[in-house]
Amino acid sequence: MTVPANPRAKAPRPKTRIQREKQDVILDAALNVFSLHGFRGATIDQIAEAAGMSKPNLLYYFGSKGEIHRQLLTSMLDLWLDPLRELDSDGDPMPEIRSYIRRKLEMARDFPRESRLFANEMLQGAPHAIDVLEGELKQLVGDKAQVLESWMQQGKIARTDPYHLIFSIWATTQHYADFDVQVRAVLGKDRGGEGRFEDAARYLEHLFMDGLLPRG
Amino acid sequence: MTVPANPRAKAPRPKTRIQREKQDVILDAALNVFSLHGFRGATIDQIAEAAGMSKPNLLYYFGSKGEIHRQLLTSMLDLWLDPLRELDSDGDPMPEIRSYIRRKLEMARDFPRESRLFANEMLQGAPHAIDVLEGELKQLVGDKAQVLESWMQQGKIARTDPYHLIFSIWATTQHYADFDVQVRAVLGKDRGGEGRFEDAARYLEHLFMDGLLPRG
DNA sequence: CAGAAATTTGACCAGTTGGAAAAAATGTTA
DNA sequence: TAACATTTTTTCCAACTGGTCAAATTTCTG
Repeated sequence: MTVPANPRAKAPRPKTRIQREKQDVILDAALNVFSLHGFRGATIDQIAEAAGMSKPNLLYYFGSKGEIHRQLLTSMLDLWLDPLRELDSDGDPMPEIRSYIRRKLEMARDFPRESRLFANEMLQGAPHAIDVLEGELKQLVGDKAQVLESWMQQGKIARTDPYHLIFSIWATTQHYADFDVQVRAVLGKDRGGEGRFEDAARYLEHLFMDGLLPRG
Repeated sequence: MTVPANPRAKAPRPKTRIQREKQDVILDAALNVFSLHGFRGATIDQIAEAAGMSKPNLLYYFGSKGEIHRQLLTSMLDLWLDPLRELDSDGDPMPEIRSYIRRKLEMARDFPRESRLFANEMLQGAPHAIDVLEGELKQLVGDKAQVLESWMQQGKIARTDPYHLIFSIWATTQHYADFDVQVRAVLGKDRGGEGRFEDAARYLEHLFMDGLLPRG
């Protein structure tokens, strides 16, 4: 019984150059399609065409549509949580929060497709990511909420709900990726250009910082 | 040549009782399915089953899948803009903004499916709603942004970017509908119950009001 | 370069999809 | 209740879907 040619078979034969290259191309193409149409709305043919190859050829590298989606989703979830992980309990509270917001907004600017992939998954009830949400994510947010709370107790930031604070940072920053069409349409030609992210950064800093300055 | 039975045919024969009832049932079922799977991900069979009828029977009331979606989207867009329309330039600035936020949050709570339908449309680049975005919506937001700006000039609210202020209200409130799974997962059993909307209301009021109090 | 391994292609398949057509059943009204 | 209009069901179809398979081609390695 010879080892099957399919690179995803058991015996983990080292990947060839072509395998690495093509898999990257496929994942990139799939990210385009999935982020735009969601899992069910995306077709293998679409992804294959975007990747510049035939459908059977694509399926030579990834055994199924679900497999591509899974890989995309897990690597994205990891990337997505990085900014929050970096929130440092030993740092200065206000600058820490400020740069968390900045990092999240940069993610929305630099990885809009990943943001939309995530949003699609959420809209569908997170069928593939619910375990991560209830496990890793819940844990991480719980930890950081405690950090925020300790800052509040020390009077370093205003007293507020740490969970909803995190939600509102997520919501406001990801909005610029997920609802990009709307943002552009409303701002129009004049203000909808690349400068919109800097405007958003300025605005959000103002919004959160003034709301969080310790009072009294 | 007799008038065709199909209720969508030209000669606008008055709708029967059954037509009104069934169309409502279909639209409700379609809202469930479209909001969960997006346009491409939804199937007529799914909608028909959710509506408790056969596919050809459903197609007797709506000529095509796209027709249902169009109708759903237009009536939703109208509902969706209502709260902003009500923002009254003659009212007291702070209470006006406060109740705008409250109304938007109530919409997220009471019409989560509509919110998700809208979000799906945005994620896909608004293929069916782009005209509304660039027309009615842009106009409306432009008007209200001017109202906000006049309030700023009168020193009634803090100086900030009125467009991004509106965006951030949209983002934070709709988040509780669109990312509901995530919100629940993170808050857990104890805090993820029905009370989460009141918590959110309190938090958002705090966030925006303190950020908007006139300084000086 | 020869042979082996890896890659690509074309033909194919069974299940699903949106939708059409006509017959059958049901409802409405004179 | 008979005639008519409306509604529902049954049957069907062509296009599309995710995926398989063997053959042909290309790339790698000794």
